[in-house]
Amino acid sequence: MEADGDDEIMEATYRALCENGYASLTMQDIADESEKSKATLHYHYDTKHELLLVFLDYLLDEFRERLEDIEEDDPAEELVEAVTPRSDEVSDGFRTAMLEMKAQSPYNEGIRRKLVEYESELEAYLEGVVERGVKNGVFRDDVEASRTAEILVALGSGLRTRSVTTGKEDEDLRATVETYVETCLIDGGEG
Amino acid sequence: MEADGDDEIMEATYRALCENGYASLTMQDIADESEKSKATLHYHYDTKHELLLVFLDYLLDEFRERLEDIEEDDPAEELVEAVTPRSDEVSDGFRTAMLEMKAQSPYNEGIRRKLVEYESELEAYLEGVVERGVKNGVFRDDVEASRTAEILVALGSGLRTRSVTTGKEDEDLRATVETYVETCLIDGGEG
DNA sequence: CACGTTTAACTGACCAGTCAGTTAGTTACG
DNA sequence: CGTAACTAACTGACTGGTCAGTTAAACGTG
Repeated sequence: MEADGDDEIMEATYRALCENGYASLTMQDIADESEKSKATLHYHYDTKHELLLVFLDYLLDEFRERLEDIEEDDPAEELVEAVTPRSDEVSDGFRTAMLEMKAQSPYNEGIRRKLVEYESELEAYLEGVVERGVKNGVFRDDVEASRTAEILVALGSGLRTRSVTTGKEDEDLRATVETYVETCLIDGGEG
Repeated sequence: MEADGDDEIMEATYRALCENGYASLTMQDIADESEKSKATLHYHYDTKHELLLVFLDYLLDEFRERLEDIEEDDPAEELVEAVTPRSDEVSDGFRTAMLEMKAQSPYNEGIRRKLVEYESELEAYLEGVVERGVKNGVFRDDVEASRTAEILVALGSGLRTRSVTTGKEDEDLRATVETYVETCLIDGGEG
């Protein structure tokens, strides 16, 4: 929200979330990761809740940048890339923390709104890629873009959730998404 | 585990989870939903953690019964039924609580194991149904059962997660799963 | 049957630890 | 000086777990 001074707190929050997860995240954890004391965090942000909302905005910005950085080349690859970010970009711990926040949505309207925003942007982006793929003739022309985007978002979310409990590798997730794209979207691609 | 006396605690735990969610679930919440005191809960179960593990076993049993009760008729319907339970069977609050527990898996080995058990049973069941569908000629014969089962589990999980944050209706979830089944699995079904 | 004895189930009161948030005061600096 | 940034120390609320003690039913025995 404000200048780069606060970025230090945001980055500390990120690290603390990766290490401790959301549920057991304390203001002290964040303070320990930063150069500031717990009281100072409260000086900048009235409540823990407020700090986390600002943090989510900070994330949303990074997320948008990531989407913009995906090169528009092969629509199929583009979908896979957007749906399953590589773990060298997003750590396992952070993925878990995001899942924890999703689970907290029903109890926390502020968090819920940010996450919905995040997902609908992703869905809109995917929908655009699918439409382009259909026009290009890469995808079948009976593929419905909006429904497909919805499936992809859900599939990605489900696979990531799954990897949290099962500890599956990134590559497995990608392979599954690729299977879906190849067998269900790509024109004449099922043998 | 034991006789019906303990079932009262299990049911109270279920209700408390529905109302409070997992993260903010206290022993007092469970006690309030039951006819017993907090101390009595500790009399029966040494720790909160132990109580919850027993509770997950109790759930796993119910889950198995639900799978067994699905009638073997149309494989397509069977898949949809298994992947997206109706909300008159499983409350929204409970769905949220389950998601919270999934998110806690990395911090809680006991919970993780039970949830993995749950998902692999579902996946095995779906794989069987898909195989049957392929044999019957209802599904395309190039459909790979294991990969498809994996996609269905992830899709279902992702959609349910999504419904937690977006508050989408059950029917929407089912419709999306149906779309997937019809356009990607059913023989000659994509127009 | 009447009686002590044992035991499972249960409870109110309490404790130790944790955590968000507050306060009163210090430091840096324009 | 005055203001912004910062902090150590503290507080109040809450929570998992403990414990001494109660209740009531079952049991043995003379």
